[in-house]
Amino acid sequence: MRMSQLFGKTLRDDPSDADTAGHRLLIRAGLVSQVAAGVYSYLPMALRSMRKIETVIREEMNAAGAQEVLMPVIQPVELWRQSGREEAFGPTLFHLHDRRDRPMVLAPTHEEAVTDLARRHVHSYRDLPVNLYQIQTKLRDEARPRAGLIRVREFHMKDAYSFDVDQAGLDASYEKMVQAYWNIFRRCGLDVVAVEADSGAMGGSDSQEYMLLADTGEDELVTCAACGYAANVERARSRYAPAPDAGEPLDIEIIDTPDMTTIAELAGFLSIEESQTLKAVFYVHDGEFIFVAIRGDLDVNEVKLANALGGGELRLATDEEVAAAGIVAGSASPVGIENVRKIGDVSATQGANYVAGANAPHKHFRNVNYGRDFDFDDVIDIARAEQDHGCADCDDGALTLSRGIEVGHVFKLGTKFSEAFGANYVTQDGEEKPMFMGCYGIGVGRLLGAVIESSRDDDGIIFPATIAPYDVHLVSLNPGDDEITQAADDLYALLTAAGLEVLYDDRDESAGIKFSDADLLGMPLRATVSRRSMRDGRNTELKLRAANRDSATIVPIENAPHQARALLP
RNA sequence: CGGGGCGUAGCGCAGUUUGGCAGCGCGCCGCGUUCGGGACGCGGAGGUCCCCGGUUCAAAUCCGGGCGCCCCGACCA
Repeated sequence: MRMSQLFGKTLRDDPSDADTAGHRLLIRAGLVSQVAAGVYSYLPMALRSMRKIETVIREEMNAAGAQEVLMPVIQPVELWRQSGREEAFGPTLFHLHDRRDRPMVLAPTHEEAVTDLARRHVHSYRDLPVNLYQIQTKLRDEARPRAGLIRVREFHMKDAYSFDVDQAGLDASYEKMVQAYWNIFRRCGLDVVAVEADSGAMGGSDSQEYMLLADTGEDELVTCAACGYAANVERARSRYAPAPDAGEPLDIEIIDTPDMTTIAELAGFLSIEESQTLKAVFYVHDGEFIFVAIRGDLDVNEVKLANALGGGELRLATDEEVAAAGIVAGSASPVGIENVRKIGDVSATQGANYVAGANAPHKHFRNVNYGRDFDFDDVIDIARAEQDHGCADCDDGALTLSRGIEVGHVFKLGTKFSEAFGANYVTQDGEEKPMFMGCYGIGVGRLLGAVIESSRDDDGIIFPATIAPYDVHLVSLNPGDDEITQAADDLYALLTAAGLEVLYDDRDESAGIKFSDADLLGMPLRATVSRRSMRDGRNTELKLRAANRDSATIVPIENAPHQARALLP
């Protein structure tokens, strides 16, 4: 491709409404163009990269035995009522009416459609297992699109769905997809971390997410270098240091704590560790007020809490609701609280002689002990894992907390959808049973966005070779010199003939602009033809994008295709 | 949905406080000089000042209403 013909210009200034580095690069490099919040047009360079990602995905899906289909974006709302997810998705689901006023939705994902498809076409155990996938547009009216391609309202996603006769079959299908996912990310040149994940609104049992580490990522995850344990913070388990040994339970006493309403203030005032205090947090779950107690140095993991409560709506209680429940915010404790559901984190049941609120303004108790002074309706693990907490899976590992972008997610759905849709098959014994399902997603556009967010330097994008729009960025300098231009044209033809994809900067621009654009666009290999490279013969300079500026190697133009292949990963 | 910010040429912005010719830089077009890290000279084109309404002799600027975009939070497959 001659750059003089390429649609899409690079920008010199950062766009004003892009905040993350990756988003700025997407716009400045002319990869995408925004149409509305979370809605983008993809320009030729971005599309080439996405097509390469899709090719890798197709090859791995096909190799794993999955078959490609295409299901509709526009669907009758009845499908979503049947699964109960019209409600679950709420305002995220795009609704519309057709000309006969029938309610339709724009599909945010395709479990409903694929389960409907399976129930129509799969009738016997002989038809199973089967795995169907597609690469299709998804629409989700996200409350807040953000960070360029990371969270958008219209996006391309590969989604695969496996159907099996039983749990063991599902386990095997899931394993195949996990292996395919590793292959996909490895081939795309991405260093992803697989983490245990919460399955959220999808339901089901096992679930894991594939994270690309990036400081601007939306998700937090913990990893253990010692044993390899990795989990989304939403469901991570951890060990934390026990509270300092307080010895045998002492007599409870009440103390004045003027204006001490936070744990930090309280611990500072009393010159004790935060882990020697108990903290109270208040939630409303499906309309019910809930009192939660946890050790003072720990925080409540709301996802864990919500799961322990069996789903439903969970939110922090308002000040009014706290007051209405007769609780003194800032001095609350489980001691003496009645008529409210009390949930305790495991931490609050260990240790002794805690400082806790006295349920009276400016007063706290000393020497509060679980079992003697207070009790809980439920004791569960709802502590948030933190940096430097101990690994729950091994004895000597410490957890590292990082941020990541979720580029893939796999779930074992079980029979949730097949039962809702009557997607049954007949066993060898003539018995009718629901199919066991799994679903497996990769966001194609998000993956591109995540790559650019995580693989870059101050000058621009550094594309992994396998998903770069082009292999080689050929830069021709000295446009007034016919000999140079001829040599660059020849090199362009040679590289192309050798099967390499070449972006040829044939524009009448200065060297500075051309090199800057080459760095900005981030093709893996740059070939320069100029008076300097031609000083001792018809040579070109090859330089990897990831290498520093002065590390070029000079090779004869005739050898360039061979050398380029050797240099490219 | 709560909080904050913004909307003026393709992009980045000034001008709005105190109403009075719509500006600057980059980019774009033409000519010339330059040519290895975002060159220079000369000439030029380009505007629904987000939209609607109001006040005024006069509105980018003041008032009312609306829309859009970004960030933080909530939410999130």
